[in-house]
Amino acid sequence: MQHLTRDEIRQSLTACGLKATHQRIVVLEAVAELHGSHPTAEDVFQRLRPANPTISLGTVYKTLDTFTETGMLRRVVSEGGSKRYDSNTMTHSHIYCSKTKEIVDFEDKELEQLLIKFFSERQVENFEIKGFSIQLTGCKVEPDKKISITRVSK
Amino acid sequence: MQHLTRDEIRQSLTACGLKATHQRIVVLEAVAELHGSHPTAEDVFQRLRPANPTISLGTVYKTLDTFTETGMLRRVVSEGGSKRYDSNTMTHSHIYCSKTKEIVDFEDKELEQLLIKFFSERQVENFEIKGFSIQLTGCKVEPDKKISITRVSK
DNA sequence: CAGTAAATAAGAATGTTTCTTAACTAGGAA
DNA sequence: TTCCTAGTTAAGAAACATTCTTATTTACTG
Repeated sequence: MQHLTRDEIRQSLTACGLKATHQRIVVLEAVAELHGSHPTAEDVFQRLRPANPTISLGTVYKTLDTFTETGMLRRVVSEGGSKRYDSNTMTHSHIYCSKTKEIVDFEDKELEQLLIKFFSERQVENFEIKGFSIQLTGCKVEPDKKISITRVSK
Repeated sequence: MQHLTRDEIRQSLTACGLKATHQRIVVLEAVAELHGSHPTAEDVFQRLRPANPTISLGTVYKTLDTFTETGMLRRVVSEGGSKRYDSNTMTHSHIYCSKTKEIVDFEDKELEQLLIKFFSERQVENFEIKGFSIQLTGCKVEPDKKISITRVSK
């Protein structure tokens, strides 16, 4: 999630066996800059277009796909509409607002531990678990304010 | 999830303030018959077309939307592609196979309790929680066999 | 720096969903 | 029952989202 220089991006592309093209670099930069907003291909395209007026939308689609395959990005599940991407590939969960269509990240080590323990006591047959996440669905109360999660003192 | 007669469907439609039209009845029947497969609008359309050759795909889309709004159905989140629906509106979780694109239901009271307890100790500010679910992502091992979840004896 | 395999731009094609409008129908009132 | 009306539907156009095709360009190899 930290800022990467272009050379660092170049290196991680090569490490994944991908050619370090200008297009791939700027797509990855744009997704990183938009992190937290779970952008669509169109969002990413709009973001990098001013500085890269010749890039094509098809390339953005293809590049995001490629990055998802190599694990450099994740696809975020959503209730439909368009595909959305996340530069945070660590285990984390999402809060979905059905009113504003926002998807808010939320990370909780305690919850993660709880689930790891739970699934260690279960066996999913004929399935290789790659990851898990929780999704909370509901509605924002004040559409203009932020959503945040805090611990309640017992 | 149990079988409903047409009169029972008619009643639940009326209870939701909807006119009990033939189209709504057969759409609801079709989704119920396809339960477990998380059908798309197109799937539902194909299912009920033979017996209802004059129904239009647009009506199926609109009807599924209407049912989702009233809470008679749920929309299942997925990694993109088309919108998928679920006739099971109880709290339950999903296993996603990235290979076959299958979505398998899985229900676990113990997990549900665990999460209820967890969230009772957290406060999500500016957000009204309507529900939660877990998603397991990964890959089927044998594409032709079923996925099942069992408890491991400690 | 030349050769080659891979990647890109552009736009066509495909797939998915919503919108528009005129015709139809369920359910309430007479 | 029959009529009335608001809500619903069929059909297809339109909008939106994604993938595919092909000629051209580019990154990497030696």
